[in-house]
Amino acid sequence: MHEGKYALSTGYAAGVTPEELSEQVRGALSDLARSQGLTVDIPEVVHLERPRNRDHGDYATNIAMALAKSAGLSPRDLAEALCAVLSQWPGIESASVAGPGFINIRLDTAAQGELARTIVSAGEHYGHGTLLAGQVINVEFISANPTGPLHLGHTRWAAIGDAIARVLAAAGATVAKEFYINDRGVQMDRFGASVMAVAQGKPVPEDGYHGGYITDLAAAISAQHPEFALLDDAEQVSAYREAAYELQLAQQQQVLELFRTHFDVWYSERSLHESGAVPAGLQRLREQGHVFELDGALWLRTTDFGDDKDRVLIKADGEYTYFASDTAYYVDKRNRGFDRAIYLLGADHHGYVNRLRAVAACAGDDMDANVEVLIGQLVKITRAGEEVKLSKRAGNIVTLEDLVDEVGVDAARYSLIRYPADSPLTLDLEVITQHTSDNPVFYVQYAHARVCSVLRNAQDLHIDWRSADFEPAALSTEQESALLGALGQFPRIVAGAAELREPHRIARYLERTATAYHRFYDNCRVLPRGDEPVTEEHLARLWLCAATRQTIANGLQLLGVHAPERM
RNA sequence: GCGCCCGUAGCUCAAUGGAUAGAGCUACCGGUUUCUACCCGGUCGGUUGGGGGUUCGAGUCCCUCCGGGCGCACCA
Repeated sequence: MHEGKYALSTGYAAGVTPEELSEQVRGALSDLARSQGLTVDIPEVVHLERPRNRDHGDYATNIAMALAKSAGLSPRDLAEALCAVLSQWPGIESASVAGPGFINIRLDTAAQGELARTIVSAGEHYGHGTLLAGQVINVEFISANPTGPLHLGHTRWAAIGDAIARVLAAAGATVAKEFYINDRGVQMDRFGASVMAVAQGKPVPEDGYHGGYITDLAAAISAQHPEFALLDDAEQVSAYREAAYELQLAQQQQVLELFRTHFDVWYSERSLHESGAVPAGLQRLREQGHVFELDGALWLRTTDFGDDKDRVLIKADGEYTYFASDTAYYVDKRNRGFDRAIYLLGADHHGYVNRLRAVAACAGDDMDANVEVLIGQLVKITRAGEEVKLSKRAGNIVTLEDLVDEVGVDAARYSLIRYPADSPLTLDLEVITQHTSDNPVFYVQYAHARVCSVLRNAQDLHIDWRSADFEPAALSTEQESALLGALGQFPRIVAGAAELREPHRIARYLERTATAYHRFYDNCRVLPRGDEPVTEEHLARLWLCAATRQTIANGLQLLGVHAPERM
């Protein structure tokens, strides 16, 4: 770890990050086990938390209660023994037992302050880790039909999916973001027929697409391809369908880039069939022995692995089902080298979870390790309490573009990421366009801009804090300690968000950190006033500001939200 | 009928089995001759839908009931 290196090679005060502290508790446990002959299962990571009540110290752990039974000691006795060892460590001011066996740890000021230097030198890598190192993960999301604009549900996944991918990468995984283009089947034909009908001045078929964007597509295609009108009807449907497909897909791609959600792979369902991946996938399933024939159709026995019913791969009429594409697509992802395929689906597709897991198992994989399905609940938009349902472009849905037009990319992304995906969400447009503290995205961005302003002013005063001495013990106030504590949590938060696939934890963390900074700012003067000399306290606070700026910037980066230097 | 998700303050929502369940908004009270007041402090607000259980400890895990959303194709 960086801090350790500093402590040894430069003679700076030993720094204590939560990760180091966790290691120290582990070390104390094995010391105890050895010296007292205890048989305890020492966990790989000792859970440390920041107590809500600061009277309980800087950090607390419940490890003694968790291990007491296996150690054959009472929780308090085990805790006492651990505290005796921990109190000897450099950087720890005190360790004490509380309540049923909590261990409360207080760091000494200098050890805590070292963190500012650690963060500044880690720079944009601060918070990144190796929890998922070596894993190759495919994250598939949105995967809409190219038959219209992306709607609100897609938009939620665009924001969350992208953030999940960024967070997984920060935790050390190799990640590809993938969009599966549903460009095959009757929806495409209905789409083509709808555009053609409008181009010909006829009414859109009952089962067709009715949004205003169909009119725009028809007009664009008619202008570009006047020769389509000369084709016979069957050829014309196909010509309109293909031209509209191309335009609509391009529109989705452009809007997503604008939304800062970049896909590494756009995978066409058609290409799956054209490449022979479907029969290849089928072959794989046959080899595993879960394919059977019944009533003239070919089935996959997904009920072997927890699905409600078996699924048809090839219909009695000889056509592949959509499900056949799904299975082939899964096999193809694995063949492309992904250890894990993560699917992000809307709540209306939760019935697919068991099916997809069963597909993995039928292909001979581990359905717990190789496939993962996350379900996102629906989003509702209100304006002053009234639900908004109408889109400017698409009729009775709200599109990604509509939302971005209303609130901007930063507020849209942040507001969608801020809540866990599995809870239904209602966003009020009036709230997320306000530039006040009831709108957390601006609250966090403002904290960043505020830090930047202080650092700019320091530069104007020719205070070169970077090359001056840094005295970590000068960060001694309650607010400085609280801010350092918050900054130290960041790597943990990133790792947890990655492990749980919950980027909202990053957003919530940033809000807490912003609050800690604002409190610090209100109580601790950073820069010298007037003719005051520059003290080590000023310099230390500048280091703390720089560390705060870096942490907030790194966090916002994981959410795909800008960190403005001025507001 | 079967299955999945949800139910936490008036509203929108947090809380990885831990200590007194937290934020923001709303209402009210206060703070800046000083680095960005888009900020900070305070007051009011709860039987975590109900009832059982598991254990040192449950908003969190299990069972059950109530309420809401969604899904149960040889459609895509």
